[in-house]
Amino acid sequence: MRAKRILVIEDDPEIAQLLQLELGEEGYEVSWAPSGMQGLVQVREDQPDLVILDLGLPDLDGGEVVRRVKSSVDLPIIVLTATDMVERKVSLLLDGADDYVTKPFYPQELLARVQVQLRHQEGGEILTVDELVVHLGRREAFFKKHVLHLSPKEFELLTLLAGRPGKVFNRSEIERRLWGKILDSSSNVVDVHMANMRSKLREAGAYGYLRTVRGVGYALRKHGE
Amino acid sequence: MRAKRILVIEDDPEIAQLLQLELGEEGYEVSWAPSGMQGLVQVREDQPDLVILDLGLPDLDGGEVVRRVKSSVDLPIIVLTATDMVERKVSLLLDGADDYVTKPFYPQELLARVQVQLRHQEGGEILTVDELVVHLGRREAFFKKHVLHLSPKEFELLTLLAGRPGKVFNRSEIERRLWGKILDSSSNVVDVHMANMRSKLREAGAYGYLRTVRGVGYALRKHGE
DNA sequence: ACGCAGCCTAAACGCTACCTTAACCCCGCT
DNA sequence: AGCGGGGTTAAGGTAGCGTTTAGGCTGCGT
Repeated sequence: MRAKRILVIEDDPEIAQLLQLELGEEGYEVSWAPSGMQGLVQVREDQPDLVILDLGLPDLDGGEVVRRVKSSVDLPIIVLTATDMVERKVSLLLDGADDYVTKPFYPQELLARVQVQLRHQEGGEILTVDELVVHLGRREAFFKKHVLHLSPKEFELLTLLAGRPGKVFNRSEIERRLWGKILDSSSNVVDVHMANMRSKLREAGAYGYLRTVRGVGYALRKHGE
Repeated sequence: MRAKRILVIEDDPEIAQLLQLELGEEGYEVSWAPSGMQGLVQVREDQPDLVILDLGLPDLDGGEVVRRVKSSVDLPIIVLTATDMVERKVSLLLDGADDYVTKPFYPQELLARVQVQLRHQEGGEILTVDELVVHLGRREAFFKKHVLHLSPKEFELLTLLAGRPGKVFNRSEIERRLWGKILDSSSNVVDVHMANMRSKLREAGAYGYLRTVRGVGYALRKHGE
């Protein structure tokens, strides 16, 4: 999955840098705007997935920023506030902010809140192996924008393998996960589904993903390995 | 629109009553469960739109409740907590809680947070998927200026699917949302309503919107995907 | 109170996509 | 060459879904 982008609107460079570090370590792409006006511009340009907004900006009122962002794009906004005044918080939430954190805050807590907000808009887990994308919520798999029309069993199989790319699953493991029991050893169902899936991947232009490990089982190979 | 239902899981009758009053005045239907176990039962029975959960229940751990609710239904949960310990908060958010409020709290603040959470799942009065428009307020659906004369069940079905375009809903999920319980597995009501809705969509010229996923359920497909 | 219309549901039937089996092939190893 | 393990393919059976019909319920108007 693409890294989530976060825009930090914050006039204090020190806090901005702290956030950039903390969020960066969690794998987010962080951009920074030092003023409200600049923030509004970058909301359009950076196309972030979430905005962290500090109150007490020199140029614009916080509520103003929240309203103007929300009216143009539907983005989660987390507000950082020094004040502990309840009315302020309430009016911000009503303006459209999705959450707030009072300074001083523990980076841990902010991170958790960021995750909650992002979870909201995802609506389902996505597994990615190079150009191969498995969208669990939609029950659809893609290779470079091509939809793979997988059967249920094929989809489950791919989901299993894509959950741990590179790992070799032996037959028993696969059978337990897909059939809930270990099948008769004379059965070659797994092989057949593999073969069918391979041909569908081939049609979409995806080669060499399904690796067979002789005498053991199968794995999903990341390319370039 | 139907009044939103809120389930309060809280062992202190005084606080429960306070919440019932405050929330009731804002037009919410409030139900109350005095223990964790009771709460889990009522989540199924009352079909609330949101849960307010107090920590420190006599029977179950808060995180336990959060996890068990979230694993069965996708509901916003706001946690009331007396502790000010950060780790506790963080772990709750990770368990799946959507927000928390520390006691003592201002009813005003809680109300604002309730509204924020409910706003999330409503997504507005109008749902749109390509040329398909679902007008919740009017209880009418349109396709390119054609009115679709949907029956109540059909309308609810479409509303459910259109709320999360692309997501595949399994039968249990659909049945819980539309009938409040999981129907006998021999029943094919869902299928029938789907079929009827399909033919109405067809009459209006809308093809290929209702995707059926074998062995799983149904989804509303965005065109061009 | 009666009849009507719209809706929900159960049941029956048909159909298709999917799963599985089984036969045959290929390849590498001993 | 023989063998074991996997690949591929085609054919049959079947679970799961689509569709239709009919019966019963509810709410409405007369």
